[in-house]
Amino acid sequence: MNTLSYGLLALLSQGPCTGYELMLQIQPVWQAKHSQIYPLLAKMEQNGLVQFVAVPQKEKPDKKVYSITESGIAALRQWIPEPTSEPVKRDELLLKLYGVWLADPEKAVQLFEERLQTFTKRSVKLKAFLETLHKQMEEEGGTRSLSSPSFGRYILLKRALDNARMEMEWCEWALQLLREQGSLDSDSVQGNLGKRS
Amino acid sequence: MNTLSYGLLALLSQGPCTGYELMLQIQPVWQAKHSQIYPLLAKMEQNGLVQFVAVPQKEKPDKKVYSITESGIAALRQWIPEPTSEPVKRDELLLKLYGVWLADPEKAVQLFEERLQTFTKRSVKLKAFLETLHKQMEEEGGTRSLSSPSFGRYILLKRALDNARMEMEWCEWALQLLREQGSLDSDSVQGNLGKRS
DNA sequence: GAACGCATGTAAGGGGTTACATGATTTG
DNA sequence: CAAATCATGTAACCCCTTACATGCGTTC
Repeated sequence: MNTLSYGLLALLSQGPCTGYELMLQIQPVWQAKHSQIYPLLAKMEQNGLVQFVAVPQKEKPDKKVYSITESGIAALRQWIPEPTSEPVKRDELLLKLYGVWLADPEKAVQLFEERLQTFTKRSVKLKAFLETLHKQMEEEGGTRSLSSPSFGRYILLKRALDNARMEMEWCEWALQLLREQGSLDSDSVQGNLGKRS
Repeated sequence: MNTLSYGLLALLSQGPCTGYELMLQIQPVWQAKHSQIYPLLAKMEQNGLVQFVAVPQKEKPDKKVYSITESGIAALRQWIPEPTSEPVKRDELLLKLYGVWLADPEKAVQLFEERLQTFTKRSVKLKAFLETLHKQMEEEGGTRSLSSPSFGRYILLKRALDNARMEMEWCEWALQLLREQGSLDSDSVQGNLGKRS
């Protein structure tokens, strides 16, 4: 039982899911491919943490709808208060920034613009999701309550949006810095190319 | 040559470093242990991308001070404009939030308070670092310029601080939500424990 | 008609963590 | 006096990515 397994249990605690759906839902928090999830689910099923019902589909392979078992819930409850490891982040763009000073300045601009675009798109999607969830929760009666399975989804979505906004602002800030430079010494560019101390 | 190797090259483009120093410096952007970095540096040395000078130390094993070679710089320049893969994030806390609704509500509070503390500490350190860098750059003459090796460090630090602040605000927001709940229905707690639909 | 989404699985290989090994100096 | 920091390295193992494999329906 590794972290990802517990994460799958946590998602399943909110309701039955197929492996494919789990793979999609876990992406924002923990990147994992289907090739990692399917074998894990099979193992967890053998250990009695989850169970599945095969749902036949017309002209397609069976869909396996997984749900958490009582012993799965027990395992999940025991995991939550255990010491939580710190988040892991690996960002190629940030690595490139250490070396960008000896590259073409317009390459630096491109780097930031690309990232700005990805996160602009992401924030649009997230906003839409958040609104949908809001309406859902209002229909479900009460306000955002801890005891509701939607609670986790809600604060996670909010966080994702906050993060996307931060990312965008940071890109815009950096681009402004770069453009100031570019206009100030437009021909010192050649001077820095190909030289190193 | 994988991403981490290029990252090490990027760091070395800013000046000579020991493997140990590289390991420390790369942490905020790309978590890697010394056991991964030392063998990589050895390979890169064999491929002529970096070179090292052994500096003897009293009563300690030799310190290897690495520096980037001309062919290392060429490789670095070629890497920067290549397509950049999206950041990877794995956060155990966020996984736990999906399952927290069936656990003790005070466990949820603990989860957020722990994270808030870690990022409060981190932000204090980052602020100090940023001020040091600011002074350094003022002494070095010009304003924050792209052509300075410090440029990458500067925008990276700024970003790390932004991120820490966002993380803190999010924790405080979530804690407020949780405390509202706790005071509103202090005995619905038992009602939700041990039950599932 | 090529590409994407749904839907499941396996295999190989590279990337990353944990543990083993050593040893002096400094800090709490 | 124990723990952390500096400093390097190896080995085993697990985690994760990439690629292979299949097949239908829908969208551009």
